[in-house]
Amino acid sequence: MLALYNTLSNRVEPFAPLAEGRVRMYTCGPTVYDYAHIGNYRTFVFADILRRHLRRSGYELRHAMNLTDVDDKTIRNAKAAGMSLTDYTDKYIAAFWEDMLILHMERPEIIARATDHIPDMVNTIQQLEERGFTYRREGSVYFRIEKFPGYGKLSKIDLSGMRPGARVDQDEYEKADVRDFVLWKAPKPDEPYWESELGPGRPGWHIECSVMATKYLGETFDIHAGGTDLVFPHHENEIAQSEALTGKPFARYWVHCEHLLVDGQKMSKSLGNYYTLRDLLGRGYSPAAIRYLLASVPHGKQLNFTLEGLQQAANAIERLENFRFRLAHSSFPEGANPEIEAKTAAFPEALRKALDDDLNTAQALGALFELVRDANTAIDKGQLCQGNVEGILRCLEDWNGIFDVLPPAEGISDLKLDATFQLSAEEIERKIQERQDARRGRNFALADQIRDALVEAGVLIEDTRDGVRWRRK
RNA sequence: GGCGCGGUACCCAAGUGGUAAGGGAGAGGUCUGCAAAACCUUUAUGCGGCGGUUCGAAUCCGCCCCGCGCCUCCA
Repeated sequence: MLALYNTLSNRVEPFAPLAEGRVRMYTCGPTVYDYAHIGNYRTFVFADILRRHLRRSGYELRHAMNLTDVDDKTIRNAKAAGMSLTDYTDKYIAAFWEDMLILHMERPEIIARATDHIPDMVNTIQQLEERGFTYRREGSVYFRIEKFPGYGKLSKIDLSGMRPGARVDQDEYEKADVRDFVLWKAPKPDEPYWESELGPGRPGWHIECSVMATKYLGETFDIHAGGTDLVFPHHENEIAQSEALTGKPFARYWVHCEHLLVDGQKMSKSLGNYYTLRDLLGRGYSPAAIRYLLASVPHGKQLNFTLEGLQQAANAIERLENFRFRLAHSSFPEGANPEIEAKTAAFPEALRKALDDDLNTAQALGALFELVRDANTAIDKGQLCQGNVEGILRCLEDWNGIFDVLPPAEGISDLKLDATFQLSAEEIERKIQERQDARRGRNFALADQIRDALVEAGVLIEDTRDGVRWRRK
């Protein structure tokens, strides 16, 4: 049974959805003011693995994710770029989905764009007003924290020391109490705004998640996920708004992903340790290696991102690819090795157990590599049989259904190549045959020359006991 | 200061009372005309430090040291 660390209780709890067999999950998506960075993608990979594991466990999943396309930064950057807010955010939404595709992220069932839900938000704010949870100042509407007794239950933060009236945010200095937060922001000159029953303005950040989560998932839903920095104030405020209105628990399990650090420090542009996905691809690292590294450290622990770690991830994937290649392209004796059969049969359970334990991806990796080593050892001893191959391949696919870092089993190598340099499989086979003839004639100079030429063309030659095999690098 | 995460080999990392998974790197080996690749083996009497509990502790308790995050821009 799945167990998740719940920020509400600060404990690992057994997970059971509200409705049997169905999970409703909300994750905080990006604010589309720029390209997302790899820290963002760590959190999204975590959510992706969670959703895959839920589905693999047999749950029917309804997963909603928001796109924040109106806030101070999107407005500021759009203005600086001389674009309309919509054109500007469209651009970064498109970039976001490109990145998500590159990183093999599954698309949530529901994508909710904030600016498509303005009337819903206005409506919710009006209801909060009617029930006395808000007040107005200078055209803005604020949520009054002291009206919600449960405030702080998620972050366990004690705000009693904060003084009412302190100036905190230039935009919000009219608040009655610094702990209050804005629901509806009055427009400043040159800012986009919406006409509404609340007057002209735009929504605050927190209200969008409350409104869209409730709209698509119900007043109470199962899982709310996001980065650890959102615990306070974002998620705390979501709870306040939502539960003030409904009187019911908002999300039942709050799961948060710890931050990614770069070289032991928080990423920042001024430190020069700030990476987008594009930066890393530009340096020649593969999307699979990036996804593997982001997935390999369990989400409860900070991940120290280094380029060395990325290289280690790439090497680990290569080991798996080699293993699969070896299975697919060697010949084995008939029959089946019962020991390997037993290990193969036990694997899905080992994988499930690791992931059930608060998504322990490191353990899931360990389980796979143990199987790989056992199988390789059996192959070396000539003890792995044809009857074992399919089962092992199925384990790899099973594992890859979560991690998704291995290319499709066949025909992939053709995809990762520059068409201009690409030799066809037939040409390669012919060259290899020429080299084999040369070797048989002990003309090693010619054989090596052919081999070097192939390497130059990105084709790797391996002389094995079972003959020559090749693959593209 | 409050809340939270963590300190396990050269690097990453699992392990919540029974004698240290796994990956990367290094070293040795198998194979080979030579390479390369691949594969195998190997690498922590030790788990930040000091005490304590226990037959037994990386795991439990106490004290201490160190790193990081959040505390109203933040994944």
